[in-house]
Amino acid sequence: MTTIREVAKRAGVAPITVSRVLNKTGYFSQEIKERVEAAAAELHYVPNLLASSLRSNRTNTLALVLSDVTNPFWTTVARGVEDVASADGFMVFLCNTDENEAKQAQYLSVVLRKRVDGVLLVPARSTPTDVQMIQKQGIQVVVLDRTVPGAQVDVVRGNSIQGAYELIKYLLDLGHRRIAILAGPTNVSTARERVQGCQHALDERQVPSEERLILDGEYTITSGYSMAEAALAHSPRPTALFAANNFIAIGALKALQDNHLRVPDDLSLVSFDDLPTTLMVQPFLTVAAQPAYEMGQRATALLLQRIANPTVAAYADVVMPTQLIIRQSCRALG
Amino acid sequence: MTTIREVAKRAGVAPITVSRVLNKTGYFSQEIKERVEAAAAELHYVPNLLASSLRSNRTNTLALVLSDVTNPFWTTVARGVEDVASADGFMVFLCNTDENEAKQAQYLSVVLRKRVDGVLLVPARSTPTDVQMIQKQGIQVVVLDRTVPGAQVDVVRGNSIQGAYELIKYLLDLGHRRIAILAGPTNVSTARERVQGCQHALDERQVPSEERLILDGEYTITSGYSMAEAALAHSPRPTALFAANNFIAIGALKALQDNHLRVPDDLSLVSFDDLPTTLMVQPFLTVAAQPAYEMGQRATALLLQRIANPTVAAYADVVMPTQLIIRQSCRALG
DNA sequence: CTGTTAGCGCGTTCAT
DNA sequence: ATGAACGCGCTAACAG
Repeated sequence: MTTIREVAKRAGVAPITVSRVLNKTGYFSQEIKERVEAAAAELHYVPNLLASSLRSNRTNTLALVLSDVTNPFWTTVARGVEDVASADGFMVFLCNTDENEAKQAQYLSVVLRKRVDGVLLVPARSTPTDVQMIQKQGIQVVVLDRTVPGAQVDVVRGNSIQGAYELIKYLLDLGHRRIAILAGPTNVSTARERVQGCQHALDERQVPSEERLILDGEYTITSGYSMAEAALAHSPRPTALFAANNFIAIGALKALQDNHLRVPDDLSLVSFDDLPTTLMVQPFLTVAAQPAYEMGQRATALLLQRIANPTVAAYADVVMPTQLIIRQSCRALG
Repeated sequence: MTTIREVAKRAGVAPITVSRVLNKTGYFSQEIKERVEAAAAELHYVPNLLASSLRSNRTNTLALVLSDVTNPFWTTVARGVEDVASADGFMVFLCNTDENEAKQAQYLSVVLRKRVDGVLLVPARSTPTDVQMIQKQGIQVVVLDRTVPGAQVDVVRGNSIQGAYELIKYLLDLGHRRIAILAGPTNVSTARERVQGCQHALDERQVPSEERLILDGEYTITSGYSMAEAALAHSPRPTALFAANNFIAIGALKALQDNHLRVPDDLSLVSFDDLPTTLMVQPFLTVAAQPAYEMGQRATALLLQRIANPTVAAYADVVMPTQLIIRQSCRALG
């Protein structure tokens, strides 16, 4: 393992000069530049970024802490993050928490010890302590997807209220009134806001509260399945289902299938979050799609900006619009 | 930022003692342990792993270099990698190369400078130079998914020959003889081996060479689309298509749809690699599925083992079996 | 434009 | 069972 000193000796200069040439910092003459580069090449010099980071307090490293890359939404976000980061010379640690607070705490702890320059956090819980803990270490954070009440932090998220509102409005326009809302976990802000968006649309049309069917669950396939079953057991049966995310929609779809109900003939279905359309031959679900890739990009750009200039005053709350994509999973009533 | 020295001072011990207590290395009394832990907690001490790594030459960090996490196969592999790594206290850098040699070289360069302990590499090209370059730096490598002729290295991959053989044999058993093979890029070993597996099955049934239709392309949707179109233009038209990976299958499916041909009624289709069944309401493609998650796990376990014990002699070539999953995309002929 | 000095925060090595 | 000295490889700060 050759060091900067050996390169310096061979080039006949001081180590700091090698550093300046290879990092393109400060001044150096053309002649010295060539000598240093030649020496580095001859010795197959590979700079040790650990030493560099220890000295400079910059690691050029980010951590992406999310629930599960296996969810296509997060996969896409991760790609957006990685693309922007790598374009700026930053590497990304991937951390799957499975919405588990202990796992998240474990990852954050390691990541802080590794002195990453910034953290992209999809918080597993709504308390501000995790965010504050990171900030207390002087490390930048951007929260992704969810709000964290009480935290002073940049947030990049999709517009859950708008997306849900538009989906329900679309169903109402088709003549549906008995719409079952298969919601996510109430301790996650997106789940609360999606219900809120639904309620707003129902309020506008003055659908009475007693006709509204709201089921709380998880953002999972199994939960979607059981919420759908519960909705179907209800009398009178709903004519349409709203799934609060892609996994709930899939679970609901399976439940409907197992009950020999066809979409949209027997029941209409809409969902928040799209499924990866590239993998589908015929996407048919009507959805409110979030710009997952752009969210990853935007959050990372914001984080890199904070890292480059930590004295920026105001915190941003970037709310990105969802897109209503109408396909074939709903039919008009009456 | 409190340092080990400040903790030591507060606990009334030497820095090295703090190190020993917190890392559980060497001996220390119960009393000292308590004093150190109390001091560390009071000062909110966060050890600096950069300094630690610089001294110890261990970063507890891996790099996962693959083409694109957005491909569900790689997403699943990545999850397997991450799970095994994190269970052992290792963090993982995610690197998307898009099969681009320049991007790969760029990532490897950075990753070596960051002194990762090991690299999981899905090589963008079949030459051994990349692998050798990593090894020359004293860094462990495990190659994933593909063989690298000429390199002395551990490999974990799926059994392409077997999977392709079984799919073609299945088609032949259904009475198909004019089977178009939509292959991947010939510079990737899996693509070559999948063709080889096909040929083997065709040889067994003595299908004459002139009846065999083999098209070379990329592992992408667009390539799958155009290869399928080319196959359809062939006369006599094939009765079945073999797609060398999931993306080719999707492209082929779209081409068939655009040509108003139905699967399996008008044409049968089989594919290497499964699509994420959890996201599908009704998976219908007959496939040879690779154990993606297990491949990630296995490769990581192997890498961690090498890191723990670099003197292991023989290199492993772990070939994991594919699974033939028969669904509804093929029909019997005649 | 180039160099000297010093030290980032740890753990290895050796001593007791 | 504990500690002293030293240095891992690099760059910030200051000279000149």
